[in-house]
Amino acid sequence: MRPEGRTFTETARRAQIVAAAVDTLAELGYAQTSLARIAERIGVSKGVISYHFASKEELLQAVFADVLARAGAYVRPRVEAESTARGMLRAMIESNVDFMGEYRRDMVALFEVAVNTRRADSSPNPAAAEMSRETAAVTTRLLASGQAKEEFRADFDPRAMAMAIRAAIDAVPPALARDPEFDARHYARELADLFDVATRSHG
Amino acid sequence: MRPEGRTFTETARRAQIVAAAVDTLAELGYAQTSLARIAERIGVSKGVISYHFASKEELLQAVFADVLARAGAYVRPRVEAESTARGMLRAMIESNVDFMGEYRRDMVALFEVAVNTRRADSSPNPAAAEMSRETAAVTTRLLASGQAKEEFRADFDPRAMAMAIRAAIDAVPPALARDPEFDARHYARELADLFDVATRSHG
Amino acid sequence: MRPEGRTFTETARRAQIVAAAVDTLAELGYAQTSLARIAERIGVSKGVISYHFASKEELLQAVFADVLARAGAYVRPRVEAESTARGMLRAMIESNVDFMGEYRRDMVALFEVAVNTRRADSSPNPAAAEMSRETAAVTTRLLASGQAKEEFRADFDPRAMAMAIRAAIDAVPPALARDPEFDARHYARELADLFDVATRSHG
Amino acid sequence: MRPEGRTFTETARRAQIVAAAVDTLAELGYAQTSLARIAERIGVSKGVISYHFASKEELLQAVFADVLARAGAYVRPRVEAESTARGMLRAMIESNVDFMGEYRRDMVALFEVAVNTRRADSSPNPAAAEMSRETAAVTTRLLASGQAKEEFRADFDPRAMAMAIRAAIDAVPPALARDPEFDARHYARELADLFDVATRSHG
DNA sequence: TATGAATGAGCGTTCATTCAT
DNA sequence: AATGAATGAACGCTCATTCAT
Repeated sequence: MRPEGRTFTETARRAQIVAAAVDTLAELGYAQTSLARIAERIGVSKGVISYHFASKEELLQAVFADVLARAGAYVRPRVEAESTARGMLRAMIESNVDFMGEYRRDMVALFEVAVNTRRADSSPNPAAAEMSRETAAVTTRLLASGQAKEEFRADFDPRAMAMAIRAAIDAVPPALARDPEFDARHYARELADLFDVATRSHG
Repeated sequence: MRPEGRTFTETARRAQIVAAAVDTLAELGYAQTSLARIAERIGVSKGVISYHFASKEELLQAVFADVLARAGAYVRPRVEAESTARGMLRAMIESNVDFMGEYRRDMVALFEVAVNTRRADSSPNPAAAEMSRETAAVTTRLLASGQAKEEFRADFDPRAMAMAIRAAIDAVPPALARDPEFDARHYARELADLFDVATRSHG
Repeated sequence: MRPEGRTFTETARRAQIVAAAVDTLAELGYAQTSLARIAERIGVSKGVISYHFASKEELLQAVFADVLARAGAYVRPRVEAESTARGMLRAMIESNVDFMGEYRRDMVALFEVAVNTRRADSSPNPAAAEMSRETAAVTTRLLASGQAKEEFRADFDPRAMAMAIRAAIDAVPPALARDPEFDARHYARELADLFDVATRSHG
Repeated sequence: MRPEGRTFTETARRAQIVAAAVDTLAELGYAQTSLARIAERIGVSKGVISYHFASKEELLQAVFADVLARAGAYVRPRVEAESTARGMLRAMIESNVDFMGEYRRDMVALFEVAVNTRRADSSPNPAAAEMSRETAAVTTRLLASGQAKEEFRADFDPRAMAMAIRAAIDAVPPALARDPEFDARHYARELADLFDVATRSHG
């Protein structure tokens, strides 16, 4: 489980630093998240972070990958338990939103990193773009296969539909940030219904 | 047209600075957008910006307000030209996305400001939250009135539907940032169809 | 009365600027006194000050000279009305402190300028040093003449005594700044008594 | 000796920075004393100062406290060695002025800080006001106790007398700044005599 | 006379990073 | 494996001064 070449202590420290970074990003936002602030939260010196991560960017990529992995671990089995495209679509929407409702700060942190990190040449963060592309592709494939099986109506563009679905899901972290009372479960059900109506075959 | 108490030169400079800020935000992102970088783009000293704007925050709010006003001026007449709720919903979706397609960098800049500016206490930017709330409220009202007129089916929550619609629209700026080839007009039509199917009365 | 080569308007403007500088120095202290702040108080642009005073330093010297001149005009006739050295010493002490009590903000401003302005080479402000030397010299002469006339005891150093007297007087502005309730008149009488006892001939 | 939680290096660096700040204040005055100038004197980057002191204000307070502590350590034992009020008054005056003569630049620096630092609301520096109040109170008590013991004449106000004494002492740093030849020891003796005459019982 | 506009230097502060110990 | 110390660049901002109008 533990990456090759890393001692147990090292792995634990990295995880602790990533967790502190997540908390800091969620609470203060990207612009206020400095290595000093993260180190302070753990109670160690800044040097510790530099020791375990070659750069701030590497740490933020680790945050990104960590949250993403946990989201995937939550969502994937729930989707794979379904047999129909319709069921899978519903499971994907609901489990995604449910994860966001449960791991709110992780999602806010993911969002901050995704939006703000750029490459040296200022082009958008490739990891974030890659994630967007990847999740869009998975959703697009699911929709296209549902069309092929005639579970879904044929007259929508699966890529546009996938993008709308992802967007509706990704609206949850900012909604939670804005309104702590936001009812993620209710929104999850409504969204699943909405896209069920929007995609299913006529008749 | 020009705000009272401002000279012609001042108005022009402010507009030039706001435009340069928009370009910088769109190209480099919020975190890399400094007064020095904006001034450099115009070819003036950074003191000029401080002379015209009391603080960086004031400039960013001006960027925000400026883009928002232009978006509203684009969208509003197109929505008001429609007589049915169904037509208005389609007009709102299409004109929003069309504006984003045409004024891509402005939207990217708006997005950067909205996501990144916080109050001193790190709570989210009130202007951005206010804008979200406002646009959500307008859309919710449109949907509810369509339900009342039985143009739309009664069994969806207008607030959740409104949030999904806004999210699908707001996904355009990052999509444009990610992929310069993104076809906004096509997406606009698909989105209008999608939510038409998702909202209209049965039968 | 009006300096040669200056129009009436010019003289009035200069006086107005000096007065605003005095107020600003008294209220905010030297470090917070900028040309912008002074101009704002009058309701004119900064340029006006630059137009009437070649530099900030020139303005501050004008403040210095202005307050000094008024203090002299207050003190001198009161001292000259006395015929004995003892009476003159008492009159000098009392009238100085009384002036400070009455024109409190002017004295605070004078003090701020005296302490803070330096020449380009960072040596102390020559005008302030000159004023110190001048007032010390006047007081020293008064004491020495009193000793010559045997009104005062012979066994004190008139220069040290003069310095102590000036210091006790100059302590009033900061006392007023510190404690608005400070009773300058009472202090004036006590001081006059004190130095009367300290200087007068035995027997 | 060294404050808990501070390494040897840290303590040494802080002391070095405080010393450099004292020198800069003494030579250039408050307004020209910047962190850059202080750092330059030591030959380090200004980041070093920020590393050891959270703010410029904290550094100036440290300067203030440091000089004050040394002055107290010099004066206190000399006063406490005396048994009569008259002896204590003389010891207080002489030891204060002697300290100032010996640690001239420290006193000038103390003076610059005391006069110039203000709170955010522009009200006078509380530490300096507190020091003034404290030293005035100590002197007032000494005078009152001398009156009670009938060593001193009863017909002067101890608070006014204390203020005059403090003022005569505090005139030394500017006198030294103005005139490097100023003979502090001579002034100390004269001052002690002066106030001995001014305070002692008749007959 | 006065203004609005701009400059350029300097300020205190924050930060990611480096490195000897 | 971690720390304390330091660097140097960048930041937003303030300021005295200059100057065309």
